[in-house]
Amino acid sequence: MAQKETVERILDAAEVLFAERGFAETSLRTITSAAGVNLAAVNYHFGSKKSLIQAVFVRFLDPLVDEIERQLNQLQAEKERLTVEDLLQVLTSSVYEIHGRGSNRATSFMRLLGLAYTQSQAHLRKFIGERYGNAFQHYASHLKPALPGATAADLFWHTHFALGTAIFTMSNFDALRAMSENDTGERTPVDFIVSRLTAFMAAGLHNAAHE
Amino acid sequence: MAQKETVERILDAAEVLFAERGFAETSLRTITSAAGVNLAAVNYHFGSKKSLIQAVFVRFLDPLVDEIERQLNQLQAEKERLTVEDLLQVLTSSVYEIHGRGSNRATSFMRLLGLAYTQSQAHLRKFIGERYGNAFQHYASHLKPALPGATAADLFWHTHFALGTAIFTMSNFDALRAMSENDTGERTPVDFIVSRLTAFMAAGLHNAAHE
DNA sequence: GTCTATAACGCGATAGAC
DNA sequence: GTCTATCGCGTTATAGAC
Repeated sequence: MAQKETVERILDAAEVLFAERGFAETSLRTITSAAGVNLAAVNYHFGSKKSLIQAVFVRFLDPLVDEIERQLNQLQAEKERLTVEDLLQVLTSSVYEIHGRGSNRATSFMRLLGLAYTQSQAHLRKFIGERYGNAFQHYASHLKPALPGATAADLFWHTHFALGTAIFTMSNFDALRAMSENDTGERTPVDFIVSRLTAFMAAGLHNAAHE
Repeated sequence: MAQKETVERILDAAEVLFAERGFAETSLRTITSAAGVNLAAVNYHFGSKKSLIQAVFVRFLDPLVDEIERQLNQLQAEKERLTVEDLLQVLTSSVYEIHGRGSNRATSFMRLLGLAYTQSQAHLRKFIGERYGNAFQHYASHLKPALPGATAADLFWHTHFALGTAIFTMSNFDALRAMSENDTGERTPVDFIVSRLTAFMAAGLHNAAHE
């Protein structure tokens, strides 16, 4: 019980701090002092900083991929062929379902996902690829029938274009919203941004089938 | 002459190494030893690591924004209203014009631009915003007449969606191409990716005007 | 203008007491 | 399981010789 509490406190603090600053820029000293635990606790419970980083990802990715899988199966039971819009909807509603609509954790999560791609943490990309590669392949396999004209190369590239759009937007979410507020004088609601984002991605993806 | 050579050697090495590993992960020791100069030379010529990072960006952004400006003016002399496709074409051909078609420097450049957004270097984003903000605004101002139905908020968000798509793709260019080669067994030509990318962005941007 | 040598510091990790 | 104390290393930056 005391153990579990310490582990959870470390994960909570690490998740927020990593999302704010990145991995290399967040020291174990910062994490442990924010969590109110001893510096040695991270190495005791997780073994290393790398393992801690991986544990942060497991804690939010495991439930998320389960939820995505669940929604995919449910939707497939209702209709035989899923549309691009269906598939994008599954992603957003899964994130909402797991982390709560508009919560800080949802944006933290997207920012971490962005960092996983862009920061040089080879161990992390390897780990994520090994643990979640199958789930990603399964999700991507639904895109093929949804975009009938597309070749395999089209699918690969357009999928990653869309992934990039989402990851970039979400991982710079706060900075972009601040810029937008500065430009237009209005604070854009999260739902507006998400719906525009998915529309942008859907338009780009559909473009794959038309060439 | 000896000085200029040292400065250039440092910039050359730093540009490549930053693009490969990121800023925090590249030490001055690595840069100076790759450049074949003394460790102290960076602090002597640039003052600090932060200033070196900024100098790397200035060296390739200054000529690029000049070239973009030149092409914009030239195109505007030929036709009164520029299309979205025109504007995207200006970007890609400017990069090609400055750094050479398919050169390593062009991909280095995009990767660095991606890092500028995603790595936590607040000083760099501030510096870029101050030095190139006007040029960005000028370029973006051409988008408004190209997308007649869009509101100011539409424009802001769709522009940054497209920017994100490009930055994410280019900054992960090598990794994505390796994945694609692994998937399909073929090495995708750069031109194919760039043309698909711009088509994806154009489709997403046009979508802004239709809602 | 460029070098060597080193200061001053923060980092991850661990040994050993409790 | 948690603590203190510390090791060993890598970092940026600088002082001073040449």
